[in-house]
Amino acid sequence: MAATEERRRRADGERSRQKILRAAASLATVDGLDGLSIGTLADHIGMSKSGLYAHFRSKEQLQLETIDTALEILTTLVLDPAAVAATPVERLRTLYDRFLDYIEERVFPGGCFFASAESELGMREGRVKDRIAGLQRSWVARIEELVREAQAAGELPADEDSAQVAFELDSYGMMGNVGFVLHDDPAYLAHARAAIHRRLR
Amino acid sequence: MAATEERRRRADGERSRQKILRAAASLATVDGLDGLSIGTLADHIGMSKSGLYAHFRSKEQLQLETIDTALEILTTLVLDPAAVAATPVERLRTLYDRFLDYIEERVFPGGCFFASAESELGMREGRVKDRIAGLQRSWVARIEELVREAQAAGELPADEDSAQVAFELDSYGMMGNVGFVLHDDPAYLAHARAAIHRRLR
DNA sequence: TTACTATACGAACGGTCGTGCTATCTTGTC
DNA sequence: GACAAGATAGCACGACCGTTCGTATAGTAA
Repeated sequence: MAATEERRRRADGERSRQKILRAAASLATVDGLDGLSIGTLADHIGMSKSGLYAHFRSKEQLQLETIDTALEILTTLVLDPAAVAATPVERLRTLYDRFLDYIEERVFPGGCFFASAESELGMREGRVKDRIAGLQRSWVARIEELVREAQAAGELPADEDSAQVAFELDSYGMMGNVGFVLHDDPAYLAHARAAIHRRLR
Repeated sequence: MAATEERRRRADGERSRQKILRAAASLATVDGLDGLSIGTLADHIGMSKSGLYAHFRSKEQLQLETIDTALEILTTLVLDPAAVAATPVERLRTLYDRFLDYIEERVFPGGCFFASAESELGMREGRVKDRIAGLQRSWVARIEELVREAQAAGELPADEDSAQVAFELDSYGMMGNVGFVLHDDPAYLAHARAAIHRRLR
């Protein structure tokens, strides 16, 4: 659909846009995607509320683009590095190693952006929730796919349900994230690493 | 400290109080403990904003008492039934079985009250966050204790780190909850049940 | 029944929310 | 260097936020 014309953008505008969306992704992991206010966000990056708002048609649009930005960050730091590993099970190991690193390095102050969003938006309705739910689905689908590849390659036992294995791996990541953020205690990430590596042995 | 006098309460006031706190606990699993507004809460139970507010000295106080109410519910539905099981490992099994039931039965519309609160308050500060973090700690401590008891009774392998086992059990519960709420799909709870029962075999 | 007070209400406070409109800069193109 | 368009700021709006106040009502103890 080329119905709505793309309007051209200036370089300084694009820079501001990126600054806004990076800050929004960070603040959303602390105050929530909904709890984050445009005024707070504007103050945080030294812009006026209206100047910031002009980049988006609505708060919902800002939220959707914030999700896209967070996904780009996750892709660069976690998904891409995992994709180049040699074997399926090594891709899985690298994926979760990078994932836990990205949490521990406080790429987002409140831990994994998507873990936060999933918990916050669980019972909401609308495009923002649908987008988060969709991304979670495709994350799980990707894990399951890697598990099946590892089984086909003989790296993991073939008699296990790939969906079950994916669920358990994801559980460790989720709990590691929540515990680490809540208690500021890396022990939770260590537990997660141990559980994941044992499951992929 | 008996400095502040307990003021006496009327029966109808206590009834309202309970109604308010039950509704608050439910709504908090949808909108968050912070996102929940007093006006919305008042509308929801057919009270005036000021009439409701008079029961508490501040929103923070309302939040703290809401947490206590949610804990009572969790205790009745999950902790108490587990306490009467015969052996340590049966207490663990019952604990998580009841926990997953309490999620599936939508006791709170947004899943486990405490899972929601932990995710929401991870990076906040103040008494509300401290209370949630403390309760999470004592939950984990209780699980670890049961694991050690089960090990001492020979029901679980004695060479495993009890903290690690507790982490993994809790991971399944947490992920089961988030997935079930986000996708309205009981398959996540089934995965959690399977993982927990296998871990406790 | 009377006296006391917990309970509940409506109205209003200052503040912040998301969202528009308008004017003034700033940038890129010819 | 002129000009169109994008970027940003200022201002204002209606709605809602947590909170306070004064007041009317209703449960309870004497």
